[in-house]
Amino acid sequence: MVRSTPQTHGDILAAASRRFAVTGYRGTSLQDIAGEVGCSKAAVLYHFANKEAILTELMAPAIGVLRSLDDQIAAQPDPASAQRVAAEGFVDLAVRFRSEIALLRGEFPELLQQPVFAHIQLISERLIDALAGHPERPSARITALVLLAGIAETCGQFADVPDKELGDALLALLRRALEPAH
Amino acid sequence: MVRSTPQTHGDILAAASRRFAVTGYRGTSLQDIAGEVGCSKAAVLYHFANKEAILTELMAPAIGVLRSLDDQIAAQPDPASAQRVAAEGFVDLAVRFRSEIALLRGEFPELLQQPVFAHIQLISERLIDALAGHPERPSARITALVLLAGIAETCGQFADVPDKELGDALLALLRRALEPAH
DNA sequence: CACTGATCTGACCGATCGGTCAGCTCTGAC
DNA sequence: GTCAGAGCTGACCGATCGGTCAGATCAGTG
Repeated sequence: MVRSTPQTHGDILAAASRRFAVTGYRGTSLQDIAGEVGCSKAAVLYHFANKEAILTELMAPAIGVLRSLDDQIAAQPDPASAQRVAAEGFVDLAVRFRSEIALLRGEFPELLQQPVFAHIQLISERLIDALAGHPERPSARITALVLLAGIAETCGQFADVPDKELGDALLALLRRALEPAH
Repeated sequence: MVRSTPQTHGDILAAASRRFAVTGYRGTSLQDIAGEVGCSKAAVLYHFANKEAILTELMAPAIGVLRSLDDQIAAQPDPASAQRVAAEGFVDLAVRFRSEIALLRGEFPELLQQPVFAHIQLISERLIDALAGHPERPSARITALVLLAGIAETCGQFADVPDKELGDALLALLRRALEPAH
């Protein structure tokens, strides 16, 4: 997949990341990216098969960590520890990859339907169940979904807040807001 | 502004509302709307000056209520009552207009830059301050922003939950999660 | 009847999109 | 010196977008 042209390839990724963060994925054209890199649009498509491939490569690390968090949650023996692992793992994910998450800038619904994010919907449903603690209780599911969406939607805006401070604030919020599982 | 052609005018609004809810504002073309109404694209543009005018008319009631909530918050004598009014008012707004809010489907960032929503950014900043209780405390602002964005982003997904049940769940969440102002 | 104005249509416009393609340039191996 | 291939370009493609426009239709009015 990844061609070995380190310089330009990386430049394109960096430029795309910057542009996506400002104007979103759909709002950024290949011409925009090419302009920021200082090459032609055709050069961008020489290094990447298509526009989606750029997004795929940018999001790959975050998706990998999300997958392993999903496995980790599934391995927990009881709902209470699953809830704790889900909360801590999700906050850690959101803080570490907040710039990558910010790229999606409110385009989750459409982007989730793209092949790259095929399994993400299932994973996030399991994540909500784990966070809710009582998946059968509507208010618990509402709480979990609001917190999950809220963190995903906003974490990218706290680029200037140190990792630890942001993580502590989010974890404290989850501990206060979630209904404890038993 | 509003031409007096009740039938088609209303049909277009209803069709646009349905399509926006499924494919978002940017993801819905004038041709899509015309197709759903059963008229030509030119007919749509006969009843509305442009695409944005359709969105404007759909969102007008919700924006009006948001404006009056802003005034109401500003009139409170102390931070504690401002926080209470903000929480109750915002939950009420989100529940009542959840289908309208759902139309924006994660397009807040782009749409907020359109003239229709010119003042919304200022209003939402004041709303966050009021909800935070301690606007100078970073963790309080993070909490308020996560909750505000989370509710706005998700309330449209609870179309099948009764108003009262959804409102109670959201208000209980806010009471648990927000740091009390003094 | 003639005329008017509201309603609506099909054809069209310029702009922009993601993507393709033939061919240019340069470097390194033989 | 020559050849191959990586890297890149400009021109181009078909599709789609929001929006315009001249004109057809038709109901109401005098």
